[in-house]
Amino acid sequence: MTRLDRSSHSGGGHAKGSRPLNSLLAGHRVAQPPSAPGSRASIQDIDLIDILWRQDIDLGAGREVFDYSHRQKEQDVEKELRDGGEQDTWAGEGAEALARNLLVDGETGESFPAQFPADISSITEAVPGESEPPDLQNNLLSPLLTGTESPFDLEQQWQDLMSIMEMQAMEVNTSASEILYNTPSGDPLSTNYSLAPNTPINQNVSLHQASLGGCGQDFLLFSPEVESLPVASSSTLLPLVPSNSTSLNSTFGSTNLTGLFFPPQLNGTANDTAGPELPDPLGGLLDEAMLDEISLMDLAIEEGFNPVQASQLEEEFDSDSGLSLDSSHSPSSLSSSEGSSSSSSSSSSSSSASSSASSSFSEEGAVGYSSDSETLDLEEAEGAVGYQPEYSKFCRMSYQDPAQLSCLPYLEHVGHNHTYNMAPSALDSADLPPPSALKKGSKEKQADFLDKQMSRDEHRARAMKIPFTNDKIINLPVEEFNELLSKYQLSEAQLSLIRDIRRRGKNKMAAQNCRKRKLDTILNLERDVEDLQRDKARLLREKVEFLRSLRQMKQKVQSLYQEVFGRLRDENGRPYSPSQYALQYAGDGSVLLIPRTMADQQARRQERKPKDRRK
DNA sequence: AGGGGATGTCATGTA
DNA sequence: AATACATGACATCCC
Repeated sequence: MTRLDRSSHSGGGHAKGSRPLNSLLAGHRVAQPPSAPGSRASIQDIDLIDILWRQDIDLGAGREVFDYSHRQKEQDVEKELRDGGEQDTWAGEGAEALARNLLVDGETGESFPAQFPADISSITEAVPGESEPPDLQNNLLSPLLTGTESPFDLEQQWQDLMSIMEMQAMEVNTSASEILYNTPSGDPLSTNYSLAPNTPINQNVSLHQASLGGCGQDFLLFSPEVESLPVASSSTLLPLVPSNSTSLNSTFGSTNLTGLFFPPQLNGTANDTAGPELPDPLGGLLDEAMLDEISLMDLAIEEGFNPVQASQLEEEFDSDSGLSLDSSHSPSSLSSSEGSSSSSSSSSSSSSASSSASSSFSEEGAVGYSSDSETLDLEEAEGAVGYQPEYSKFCRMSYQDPAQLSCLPYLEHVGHNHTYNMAPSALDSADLPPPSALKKGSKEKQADFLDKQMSRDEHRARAMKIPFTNDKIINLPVEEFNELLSKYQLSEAQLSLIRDIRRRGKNKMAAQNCRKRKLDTILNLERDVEDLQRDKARLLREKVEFLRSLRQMKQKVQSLYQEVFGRLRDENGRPYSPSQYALQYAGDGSVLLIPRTMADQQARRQERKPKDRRK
């Protein structure tokens, strides 16, 4: 029986190493995106995001790629469809077939039931966890802007935000960050004087009354260092001592905003409209972080991100809801990445369909061998030769009536058998219809049809007058199989054929299972890729949103500074020159008006400290 | 006629 | 050792 034309066949030389692919990937799901263990992402993480971003651009990734909720929805639908498809496949089998399959599996030890629970409801019960309302995920898109995200997400995003802050080499230290992020969002001007109960500028400074003369007492309270500083005029220091002890410190932290509050160049009186000629009290903070790094358009330039996409992203965020994701459904906006993704998903779905079809079929086939054995009891009752192997094949396809097969063209291919290896001698005796068959009634036609559908081994078994069905031969447990053999007086040739039939039959099922697993592995890998792409898109969206939030907060601080400074008046009722004075936030919570020269010195000192700390 | 998918089969290795 | 299973490679069928 062994073919001799296989000398060149290297055979299955696969070692153990070739196996883990299945075991490793079986049931493997991609873990959730790195949850920034600890507190904050490292700079490397951010760099990684940047790299991924650029890769997306390089790959032609479009906006849809970053549309997390959209993709999530798609995935959910796809999952449901997939599950539904599997359910349908099994539902099509019918409860009886299911029961049979399960029973059979117990005999053969097939693992299918584990993957396809007989209780379909159990599948649907398992699904909801994945098909949660998209809102939940969409909340991710609007961190800091919505209050509906889960605490974990909020914390996560907070940490990411902080890490981004750190990455951007902010001139302000963490305490400054705290104030920035403790500032409630809203209209900057409206919040300038109603920031919070602990906002000292609001409560502690009588801005309109601020004058050198009026501050005489407070002046005495200055530290010697401040007092000893050179003064440009008779009155150089304007202590804006809070009337109550509420300290800026509690909000602004220590004096690290000193540099922040020293505009490099102040010309004229400050006004509320932050024109280009206005002083930039935020110094490098706004210059670098906001103007250079935060700008999405700059981001586009720096990171190769398509400016159009960047603006789209920004618009999306500006929509405030973060949920205006329907635009991403626009077919025209299909990016190549999404295209590849969708193509992969379409190929996935197609392969999924083929997989589900093939898998279900192979599975049915695999199980069918066993299920057939049950129906074969009836066949056996009709006579050992009277079994209907192909009928059993139809049974496992849930088409009890073979005639239905002809009505299903797509099953035509499925129905073909591979009897090409059949020995001519066996075929001769088995395939040649008896002369009486020339009278072709419907039954005979059907018999002919079934005859043609018989497999090689079935023909051979019939030719050798094997007194039981191939299904029994293949699927019976060893003990029962041996028991069955012992019941009959079989020739050596018959026994040999039976053993070959059993071996080939089991190997056939094994091959089917193997191919199914291979397909599943591919599908799992495709799903993993999609998951990772979704994670990447989500991280990028979060990054953009954090940067946007940061920009808004910095703008608030800038406006606040200008508002405060613009309202200060000297003893003559004239506004202070921004080029000569600057506001300084003291460590004790007070806000001082000091000469710029002194402010610059302190700012330089403040800059050194963090550097020293890093060392 | 030939490519490619589907399937069966064999050889070989593993459990 | 026997058995079942897994898998690469090949052959064949069929579209």
